[in-house]
Formats: sequence, C-alpha cells, structure tokens
Amino acid sequence: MDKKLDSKEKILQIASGLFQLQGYHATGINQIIKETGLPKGSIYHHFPNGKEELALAAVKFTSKYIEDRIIFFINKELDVVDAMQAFIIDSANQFRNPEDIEGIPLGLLACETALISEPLRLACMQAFQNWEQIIVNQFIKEGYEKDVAAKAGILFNSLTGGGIIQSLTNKDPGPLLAVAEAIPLVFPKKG
Amino acid sequence: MDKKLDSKEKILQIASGLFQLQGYHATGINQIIKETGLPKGSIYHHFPNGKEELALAAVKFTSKYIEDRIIFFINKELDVVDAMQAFIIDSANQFRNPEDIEGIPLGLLACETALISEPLRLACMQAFQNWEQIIVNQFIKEGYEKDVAAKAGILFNSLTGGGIIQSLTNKDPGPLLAVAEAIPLVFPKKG
DNA sequence: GTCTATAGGCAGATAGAC
DNA sequence: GTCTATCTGCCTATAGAC
Repeated sequence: MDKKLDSKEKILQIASGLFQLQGYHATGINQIIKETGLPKGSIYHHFPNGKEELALAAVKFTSKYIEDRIIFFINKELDVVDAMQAFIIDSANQFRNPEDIEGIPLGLLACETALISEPLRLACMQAFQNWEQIIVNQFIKEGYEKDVAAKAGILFNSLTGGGIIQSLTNKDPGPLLAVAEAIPLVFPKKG
Repeated sequence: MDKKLDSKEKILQIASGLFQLQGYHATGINQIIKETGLPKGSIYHHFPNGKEELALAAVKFTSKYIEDRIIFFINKELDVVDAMQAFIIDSANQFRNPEDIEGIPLGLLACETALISEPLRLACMQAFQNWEQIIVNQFIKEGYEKDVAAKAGILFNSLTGGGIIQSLTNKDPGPLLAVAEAIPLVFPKKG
C-alpha cells in the first residue's frame, strides 16, 4: 500500500510538472513513464482512464500547490496587496534562468483543453476560482468593499496569467515584474 | 500566379484560425488541408519547411490582424484608454456563444512553443512587442510620461492575455469585461 | 504547379505473462 | 499488483504521377 501511494504520488508530481511546462498535447504518457522510471502498466493501473484522468488529477495537484503558495504569501506579508506583489515577484524569478522555468501553472493546459474536454475545462475553472476566492476573502477580511474584492480576484488571475505568458515568451522576468509594480495602482491600499 | 496567391492566402487564413483556437500541437496539417479543400502537396509547395514554417507565417498573419484591430479602436475612440477598453470589450463578445469563439490570438501558441522552437518564440515575442508599441506610442502622443507609457503596453498585453484565458476557460465574457472595467483604474486619464 | 499514395515514426492504449 | 510486448491509428513528411 505504501509503495502504491508512493508510485501514484510520484506520477502525479512528475506529470503535473510536465503539463505545466509543456502543456497537454506535448506531454506524452511515454515521457511521463520515462521520467518516473515506472513501467507503463503502473500509470494505467493508477489511472485506468488514461491521459485525461491523469491530467485531471494533475490539475487538482497543481491547483492545491498554487493555493498553498498564495496562502503562504498572505500569511507572510502585512496585507493582501503586498502579498499579491510578493507572489508575482516570486513567480517572476523562475524566468531568470531558462533551466529554472517551471511553466504556466494551468493557463496553457486550460487553453488547450477548454474546447475539447469538459472535465478538464471544469477542473481548471475550479482552480482559477479557488485562487480568486482566496484573494477575495482576504480583501473582505481586510475591510474592502465586496464589489472591489470580487473584481480583485479576477484581476489578480488576469495580471498573473498574462504576465507569465509574456515572461515565458520573452524568457525574461521583466514583464511579470512590471505587473507586480502595477499592483498597488490597480488595488489602492485601504486608508 | 493569381491562383497561387489565392491558395497561399487561403491556407494562411485557415491555419491562423486553427492555431489561435486549438494551439500548435492540436492543429494538424491534415486538418488544415481538409478545411482548405486543397491537397497536401499544396501546403508543402507553399511552405516547403512544413508545419513550423506555416505556423511562423500564421503568427505574422495574426500579429498584423490584431495590430489593425488595435489601430481601428484607437482611431475610433477619443483617447487611448477608451480605445483599450473598447478593444477588450469587443474581444469579450466572442465568448457569448461557444460557436463564436475564435480562441487566443497568440498566447496559446506562444506558451506551447516558447521552449521548443526559437523561430516561433521570437515571432510571438515580436508580435506582442508590436501591439505593445502601438499602445506606448499612443500614450506618448497623448502626453503621458514616457515611463508610464512604457508600462502601459506591458499591462495592456497582460490584462488582455490573462482575461482571455479566464473567459475561454469559463466560456463566459465576464472576466474580460471585468478587466475592461478596470482599465481606467490602471491607466488614470490625463488631466 | 497540382494532386495522390505512401513511408516512417510515435502516440495512446491494451493484453496478458509473471 | 507489477511489468513488458504489442496493437492500432494518427501525425508529419516525401516521392513521384500527372
């Protein structure tokens, strides 16, 4: 049982990384088994419905990972605006060295699958909403108006997702850092 | 010669649409020839280096198309802030009906290819920079400070790209419309 | 230049030995 | 449950008839 959990967890971890970096179509089952070192049968044992089921689990895995990172920065910084800024700056760092690039958490996979797999689309939508909700709740907790908070979540996701696209394309943290700098403009601090 | 130009133009138009909607990996040569009605030899006649060369031409085609649309709204509206807003609202409309969705101009293809094809990465980077530059020039023309203008271009690309990801994933114009609403906050009007 | 048939490789998936 | 060998089908690309 231990070994089974270890295998499944290992597959999930490797697969999540590859899906983030390469996207859905470019990431093959063969590549995943190669990088995990596990035999192909192992993947189909743990994920009988194949690639789509594995991707679905990987999306949830990534979703949780990003959630935790957002919460980490909220706990670390004094207010939510500083936390968003710190999160984005931290995300920008991976683009300093090409070999450090971890990819786009879910934006790439979401765009690839939104029109061809309803389960994957819904899972990505849920992930975006979870991240958004954390921001919204924190805005409300800090005393912002409800409608301001509601839009803050959407803007946070847009700015981050769009910034990553540009930083990845340019292989340069610059665009994301510019986005981070603009955060206080978009979300004026309270009081 | 006329027929040759017509064929090439037709391939480019169809291919650009498919790359925008489905991305690089999900779009096959076979699908392109099927939708154009042209034989496979025709593609390899016009684009001897195959899929990558065709995608490169499609990126330039799409780049110009978006450029023209941005300029259209700049000419139509009173100032650049209104123009950006109008452009984003117009982009949001495709998400009202699933069958109207045209996809992500270059964001998806850029993310898919940034790490595997240097020519495609550079072409996407150039496209983003062209769109950015149009916005920057207009900001300067309207009397904004140079550093404000420089960041405006990056933010415009980020907000648009990130908003489209969410609207596509949600199959809902809402996120892009929320982004459009926020535009005047991010770029306070002069005077 | 236009069009067709096919090569060659790799993907996802499966059957079945152990 | 673990692992391997193999099937089927699709992909890009090419050769070559017309």
